[in-house]
Amino acid sequence: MLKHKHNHDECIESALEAAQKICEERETRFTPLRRRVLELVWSKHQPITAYEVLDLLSEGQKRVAPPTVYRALDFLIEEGFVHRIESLNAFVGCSDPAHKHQGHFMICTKCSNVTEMNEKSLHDVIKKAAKENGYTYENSILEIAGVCENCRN
Amino acid sequence: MLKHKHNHDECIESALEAAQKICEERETRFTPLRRRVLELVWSKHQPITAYEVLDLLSEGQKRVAPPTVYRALDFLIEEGFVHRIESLNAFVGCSDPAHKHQGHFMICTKCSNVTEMNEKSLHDVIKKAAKENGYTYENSILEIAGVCENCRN
DNA sequence: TGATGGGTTGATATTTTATAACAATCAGGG
DNA sequence: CCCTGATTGTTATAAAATATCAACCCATCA
Repeated sequence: MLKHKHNHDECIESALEAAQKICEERETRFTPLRRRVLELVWSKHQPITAYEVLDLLSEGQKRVAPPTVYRALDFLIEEGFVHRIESLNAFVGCSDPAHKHQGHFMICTKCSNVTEMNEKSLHDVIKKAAKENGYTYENSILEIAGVCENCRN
Repeated sequence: MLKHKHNHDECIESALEAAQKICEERETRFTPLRRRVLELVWSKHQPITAYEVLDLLSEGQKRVAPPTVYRALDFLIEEGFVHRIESLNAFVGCSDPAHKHQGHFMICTKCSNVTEMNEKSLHDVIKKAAKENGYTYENSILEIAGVCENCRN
């Protein structure tokens, strides 16, 4: 699940390429700004806040304003390239952008690393719970806090 | 699951009494302010924001400052009398304050009503998922958005 | 060609949500 | 009564997000 010491540049690059390709298919616009914001979100393997993205984006140029970042993030979330972690007010790159989905996450309370769980069984259980409570399912957020394998050792 | 047209005053009253009793047992201080804030949280069956509580609390007296409300809410959450809904930045009274637990919620996207799910099976599945991903479980938030039975009709 | 219109980005201001820091007050034990 | 720690009051500020309108880009089409 965790890939240690992977080549992170490669990992970013492939996320950007995937996004590019998906946007071409969907005929949505993967503009330079949106591309850059996605790159910055991926620049950490931890969740990143909108204002951290803003600071990075502003380096070496006139400071950009919050809406610039939020609008780009909205687009990326809409397309499913980025997930928002509600409990942290922060954002992470999606590990499986090809299939639009709600993210379910494990968050390490020591190192802040996030693991996205794309497990159908979990998703099914949640949908079932909704149904049993009389609700028509729309979407869900699941954020589990705990200590990851790495940090326990 | 939904109780329509229940006597809401009664419902508030019993929440307050339960809290009172639990605080006595735990020897924590259920002060007038904390009691009043809990009462206000329960005054809606929908999630209420901190600043809505603040406004209600300020009625007919000198306006209170945000920390007053946030501190009271922190206490109530700590004691398990109130849950925070992350996806709404809002708060709801806990339906089962006797047992400290993490809240799992259904949120109606039409009427904003919230249903707390205290289902052990769901909780177990979530814990299991954490374990399978190599995490030591600490706590979790689950917030399912959908349309409730009432609003579908 | 250049007018038009939708989508995107820029810019300014403001709102909403939450916390830091320190002073005043209160409640209970010695 | 005085001390101590917890609680509440007060002022200021930080952090997160959005509203609004102007400028720009660019594809289309009259």
